[in-house]
Amino acid sequence: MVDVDTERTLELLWGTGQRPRRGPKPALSVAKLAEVAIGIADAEGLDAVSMQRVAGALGYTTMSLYRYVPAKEQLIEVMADRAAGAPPEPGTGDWRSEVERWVREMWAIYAAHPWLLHVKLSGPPMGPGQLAWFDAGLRALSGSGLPGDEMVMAFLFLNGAVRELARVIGDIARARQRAGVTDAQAEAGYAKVLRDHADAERFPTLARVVAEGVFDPAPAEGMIPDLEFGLRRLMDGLQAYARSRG
Amino acid sequence: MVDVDTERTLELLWGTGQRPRRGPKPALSVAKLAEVAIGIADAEGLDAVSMQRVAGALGYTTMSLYRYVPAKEQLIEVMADRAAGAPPEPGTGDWRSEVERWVREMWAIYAAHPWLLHVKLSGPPMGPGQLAWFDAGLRALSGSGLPGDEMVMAFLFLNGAVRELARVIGDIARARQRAGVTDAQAEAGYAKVLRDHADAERFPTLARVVAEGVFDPAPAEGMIPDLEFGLRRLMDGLQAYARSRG
DNA sequence: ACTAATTGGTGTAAGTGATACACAGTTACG
DNA sequence: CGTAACTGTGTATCACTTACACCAATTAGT
Repeated sequence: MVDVDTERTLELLWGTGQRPRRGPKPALSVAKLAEVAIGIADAEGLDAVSMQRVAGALGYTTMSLYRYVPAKEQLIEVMADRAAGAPPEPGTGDWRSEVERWVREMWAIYAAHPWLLHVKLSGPPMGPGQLAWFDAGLRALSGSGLPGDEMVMAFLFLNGAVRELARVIGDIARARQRAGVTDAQAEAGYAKVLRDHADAERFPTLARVVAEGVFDPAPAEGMIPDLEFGLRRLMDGLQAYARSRG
Repeated sequence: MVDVDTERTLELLWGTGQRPRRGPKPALSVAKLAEVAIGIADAEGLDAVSMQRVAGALGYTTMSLYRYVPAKEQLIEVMADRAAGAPPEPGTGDWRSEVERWVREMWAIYAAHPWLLHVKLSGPPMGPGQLAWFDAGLRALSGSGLPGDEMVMAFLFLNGAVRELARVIGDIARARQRAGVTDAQAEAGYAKVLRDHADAERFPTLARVVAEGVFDPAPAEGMIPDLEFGLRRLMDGLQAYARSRG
């Protein structure tokens, strides 16, 4: 059973729901609202997306938007689904490189639309965009030979790591930009904070790692190293597990 | 170098910063504000935490809070650090069970304070609470024999997966509660949505998995299965990698 | 002890945002 | 043609953060 609210949201996401028979032709559309709103969010973040802002950009009054969308929340759900775009087409590589490709492309989406990671979800993925990425991730993982349920579990775990790393790294980088601090300055500052506060009795392992210079400024290249390392180890583990299972 | 804003935030987090020499005795304290605000957030979510709400609960006017905290954002940073609480003491098990313990306890914290996962971070972890959990996670991982930098990378990856899974699962569960829907009803509803929209041409792998019944309602027990499976595979991979390195 | 400098708490007000509601104009169907 | 259904507008309400000016309390320095 699907409740009324979900029904309405599904209509907005999939563009189903019949056209009204009478009355003036609508000048706008949910797609148009979402498009403009995505532009604002890309440029200035999700907080800059207000109903007045979107309406103003379209040349209409704030309240006119409520003829297309029951509330701001639904507009944002539609934005999120559309901004996700199309996942990569199936490639020809082995499953590990397919998974890496999925991660890279997902990462690129989050770089283009950082606000995607700040949308509060009210349910599991249901829109065409979300489902397409879900499918593509499962497709890449399916080469590993895992059964369906474990494939889904592996997907959720990996997806979680990608999303949270993208969020953290993106948020911090943007906060630095706003503060007008270079990456090197910020990293040097953080290294100093850690040296000042991470004393060896209270935080022994952290202190050891700090002393090793792990947090000293270093140029990052390629995919984010933290993500790449974890991803490779996870795939190692998945591979060994699948093999041991026949 | 650490900028002024960060300096101020560090003072609030660590409780450094000298007492004012003149003027009336403060009736409140940052700790008191944070305590009350955490209570509100636990009960009603982060959005329910407004300066008026906190001030009202304390029996003071809204503006009085600004004598203790430069802005709401800083209050929330202090809340987040204090709500994290103390990480588990070092245990006696092997490193894998220590890591699992860290994950379980972290998970429990997020269950007790779901709003922690909605705090927008403006920088890397700097408060005593955050650093303690960081240290504890590294300590657990240190038994694997990985070098410091790879330990940190593994930590960030794992931490990301835990946080995002906790966020997604918690958010969805809470949305269901608000809507007055049981888990079984909601899962059945989602299974229906997937069967309706995940057609086999457009989303082949997803459709296959749906057909297998992976999304049909099933009782969950113990730690969240998705998290446990991914965690085990990741640790498998880390272990094999560490062994192959010496 | 006296005075001036500080600091704490209050009251008021400005600015922003979501959205309920009633209304005026528009279109299709009977 | 009349009526029901629909679109966009104007107005108003409510909640939120925070700037600013003020008075009372407290203490450093004399």
